Amino acid sequence: MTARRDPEARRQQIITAAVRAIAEVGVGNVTHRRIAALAGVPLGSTTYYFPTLDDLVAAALREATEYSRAGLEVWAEELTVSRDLPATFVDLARRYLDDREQALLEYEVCLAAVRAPELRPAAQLWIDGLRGICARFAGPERGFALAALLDGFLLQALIAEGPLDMEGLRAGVASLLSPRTAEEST
Amino acid sequence: MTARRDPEARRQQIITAAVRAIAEVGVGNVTHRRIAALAGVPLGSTTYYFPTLDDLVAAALREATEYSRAGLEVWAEELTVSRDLPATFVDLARRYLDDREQALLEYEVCLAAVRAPELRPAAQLWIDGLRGICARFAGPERGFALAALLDGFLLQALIAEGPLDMEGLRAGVASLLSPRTAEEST
Amino acid sequence: MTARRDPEARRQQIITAAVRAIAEVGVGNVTHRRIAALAGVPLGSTTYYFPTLDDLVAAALREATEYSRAGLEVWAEELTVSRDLPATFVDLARRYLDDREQALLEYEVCLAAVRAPELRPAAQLWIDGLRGICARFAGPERGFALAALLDGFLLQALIAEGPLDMEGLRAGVASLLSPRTAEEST
Amino acid sequence: MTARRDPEARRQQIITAAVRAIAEVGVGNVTHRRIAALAGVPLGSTTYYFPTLDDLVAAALREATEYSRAGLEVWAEELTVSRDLPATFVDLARRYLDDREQALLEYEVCLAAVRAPELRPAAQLWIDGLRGICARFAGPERGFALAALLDGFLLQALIAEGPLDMEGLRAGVASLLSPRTAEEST
DNA sequence: AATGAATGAGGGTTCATTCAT
DNA sequence: TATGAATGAACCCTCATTCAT
Repeated sequence: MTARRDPEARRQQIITAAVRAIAEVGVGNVTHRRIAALAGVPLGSTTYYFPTLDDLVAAALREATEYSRAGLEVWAEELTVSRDLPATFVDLARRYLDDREQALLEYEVCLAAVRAPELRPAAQLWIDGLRGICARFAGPERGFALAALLDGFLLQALIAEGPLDMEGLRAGVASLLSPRTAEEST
Repeated sequence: MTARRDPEARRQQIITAAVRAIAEVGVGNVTHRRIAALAGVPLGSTTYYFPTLDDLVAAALREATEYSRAGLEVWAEELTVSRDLPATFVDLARRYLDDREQALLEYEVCLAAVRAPELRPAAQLWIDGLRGICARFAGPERGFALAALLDGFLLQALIAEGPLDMEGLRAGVASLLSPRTAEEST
Repeated sequence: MTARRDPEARRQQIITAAVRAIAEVGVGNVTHRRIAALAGVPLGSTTYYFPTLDDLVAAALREATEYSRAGLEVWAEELTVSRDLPATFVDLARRYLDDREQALLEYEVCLAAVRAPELRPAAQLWIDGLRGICARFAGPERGFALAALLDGFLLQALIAEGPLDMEGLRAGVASLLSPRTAEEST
Repeated sequence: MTARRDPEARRQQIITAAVRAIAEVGVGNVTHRRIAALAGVPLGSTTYYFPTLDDLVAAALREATEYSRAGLEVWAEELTVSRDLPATFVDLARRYLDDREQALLEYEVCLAAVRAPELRPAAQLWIDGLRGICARFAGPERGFALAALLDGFLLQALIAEGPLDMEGLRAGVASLLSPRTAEEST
């Protein structure tokens, strides 16, 4: 049948399915079969385009992370025109969590990166992007902490059962955005 | 051979091995066989004491998380007598990372909890403990953010390749510990 | 704890549980654990009283078959006072099927006996009993066939989905009970 | 090694082996390994072609039953040209028992069908076929009983140790084939 | 170039049986 | 005597991967 006459498209199709599969069941539970079924391609395709399942997973994680990073451009835009930075940060975080699947993937990447060094650049992509933006609005020194604060909040939010403490987040962000007081520089 | 006749000890032995196994290869890659080998017990033991691998993993994660939480008591003590809170926080974080295996486990728990609701209480244990301590030193409002900041930092540290920006962390912590400025309350 | 001080009773208790277990899941699916649980005795008891699972199963099947055979005494009584033998046979068959579990066991025994010669005497118990009764009412020559007819009917009834052809059964029984016609002896 | 490239043949090969395996050790004792070994195919093949062992067993039982049913066509032919129906019936029964393995399978199917409703149609195939033939020669009313008689005889013959009472069978068959007497219709 | 049949290693789990207690 | 802890063989099944087609 040799379905599509477009190798690149099929390759992408498989990656996309892999991303969804990972989001659904986690890195440790994806299989060739699941991905192939999700993508609607023959089983053989998956190994034809990717030598190894690990390779395919890695490609998927890179894809996911790139998508996340791309989302940061919206953050940059909105923050640039914002007149209430803390509120905007909080709002962006909230909306980020709306796509739970995507947010989850971000942490899958991080965890996978711990044991798979070749994934570290991908994992770093999001963090670096976030830091870059934070640094732009909180200054080079505070940017690092602001990024960590947001990252920690997002992770905690993913496993939290009840409502989130958005006010606590806002307060923290505000604090890191405000001009430093005398003591701190000591 | 029917070895040792001490069920409770053997149970604990298996859990301990499971914790180590998870730290080594991750939640998604532990197997009965690996755990049994690590514990030095026959394969059958693992299923004799735990109906299911999932049960065993859950027990192990709970164990790991409890251990982490217990470690927070040291934090409380040191912070109580500290004369430079930010520096002490930074120092505690650094030492926390020294036991990379343990730190890693903490995030395994979090990620696993996302898909396994029965693990959420365990995952929450660490976060709640950390928040409690932070609240004690940063006040109820800032405590939430301080905990998120630390958590985010630790996660990022785990996958970072180069040296850590301890100064950035210190600055952030200091900022959240310092009395708030006028603007922030807006 | 050494529960009962009555080994014989406990032995019987286990056999009874085994009979029920076999009726529930079939000879091929009984386990020590299931029987022990059903009997409410410790796992060890089952192997303490019976060297082997096969031995226990055999004992249970013998028990079941003995029970069936005992039931035939009722047949004898009712048939003796019956004024409509075919109708009584049909009625007895119908009532026999009421205890589906027991009827099923009878065929478990037969099938098991095919491969386990030591069970043949047990399996034969029912058939011989049935034949004896049939011979009493249909004569020595026709008794054999009457027993086969009833046995075949009961087996078919066990797996039939819809209503049973009781009238067909009655006609057959009547035919075998009636004095033979001239032709038949040819 | 990836042997033969003929899926349909291999599928059939596995079913055939399963039939033999069941005949040898019974439904409750067949395993993937045994079937694979008997078929001379790798273990993985069995699960590749049949999602579940139960599925494979069901397929095998259907096959066996279909084979039995096909054998009934010989019965029909021989009976049609017979000048001594009872003797022919007896002869057919005797020859049926010659293939003990096949006869046994028939009862395996019946017993399995009791607990596995999806097997009932298969089990019914043989019974319905037998009834159809019997009805053709004994009339619609007596056919049911004749089929039951034969079925019961065959089952009893399978577990009988000594010689079979062929004369008893003949007498019974003859009786059911003969025109009914006055009494019977009462 | 593309596919699905084929394979075997390995995983989770069950369980008869043994045996220290 | 009686028990439940302990064991390891064997089970069913999944799957990455290979490869004939």
